[in-house]
Amino acid sequence: MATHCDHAVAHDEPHDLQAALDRARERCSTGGQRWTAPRERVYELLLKAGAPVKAYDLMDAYQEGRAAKPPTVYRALEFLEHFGLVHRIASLNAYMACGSDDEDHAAAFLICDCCGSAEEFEPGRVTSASAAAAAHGFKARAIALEVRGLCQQCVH
Amino acid sequence: MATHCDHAVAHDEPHDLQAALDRARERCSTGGQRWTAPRERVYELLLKAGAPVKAYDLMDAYQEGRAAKPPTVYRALEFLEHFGLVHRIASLNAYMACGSDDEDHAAAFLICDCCGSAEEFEPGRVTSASAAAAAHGFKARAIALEVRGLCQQCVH
DNA sequence: CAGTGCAGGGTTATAAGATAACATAATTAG
DNA sequence: CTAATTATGTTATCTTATAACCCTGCACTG
Repeated sequence: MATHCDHAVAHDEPHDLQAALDRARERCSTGGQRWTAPRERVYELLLKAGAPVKAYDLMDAYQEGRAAKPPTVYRALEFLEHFGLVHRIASLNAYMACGSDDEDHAAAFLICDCCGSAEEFEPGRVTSASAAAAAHGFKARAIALEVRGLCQQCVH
Repeated sequence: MATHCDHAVAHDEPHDLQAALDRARERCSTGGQRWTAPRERVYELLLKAGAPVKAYDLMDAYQEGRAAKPPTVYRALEFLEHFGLVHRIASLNAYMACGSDDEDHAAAFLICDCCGSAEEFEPGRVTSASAAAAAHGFKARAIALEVRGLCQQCVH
């Protein structure tokens, strides 16, 4: 995805990409699911980006020469999201690799409207929303908290 | 928008539609903006629905006979959202009239995946997210909290 | 009460995001 | 080895949203 400004964009690429992929593969096979090429490729692209990426940008980046087609990428994304490896950021129509080891956690993001970066933050804060929901007789299954604003680099 | 189940859907239509429209008009002119026909019509439709409505459903409902075209509705929605009269619910790609009198508040919703209803809940809970953001050196401008799950009617 | 400037709206076209439906290939179970 | 299952490839299409342009009518100026 194009950046929106000239500020230095924090590049959150994991220092050990391979290790992250290995963890994902293991988590997947532990869950009795197959770790296939498109799933790995999409996850790898998201890890490398270290920032929210749009589905169509994943298609372009998927393979040199020929781009992947929508269902390939969307199916992989759906799978990865199911496994908690990827979050969809609804307010951006974008997807981001998840650092957490917890398979089933709330998604909470600080999203910079200037540089396009996003930081996943401590989801514990969000559990109070769960409590609020319960108070309304509502059974929560997924919680998404998206804070839009300016990151530390971009406020200056 | 089509309902997803046979449960009784809480119909949150305000008992005094006209009063709500009057309040909106006043708020708008106080802000030095024009309260025009498409803005009123879109807001009215959302108030009547009392639930999240998709943009293209608003176009269909806009006027008998001929449907409104996308820019008409999207422009009205953008305006209304700016004034805090309407919230966009990103995870649904839908829009909902806002009850609050506070022009600039966080959006927090309990969204039922079964009947399609949504309830806006006390945004105070969300301010802790603001604090979390600040702790990261992040300047928050808008906060959206979307809890997906089952409402009281639909858990049964 | 003109004249004029500009915000708002109508219209057409198209971009961006996501899914449906069906055919084919790969994996696993029996 | 074969059948059943799961995943991928492919084409087409649907949904959601915006761009660009022109015209109208209100609202301020003098």
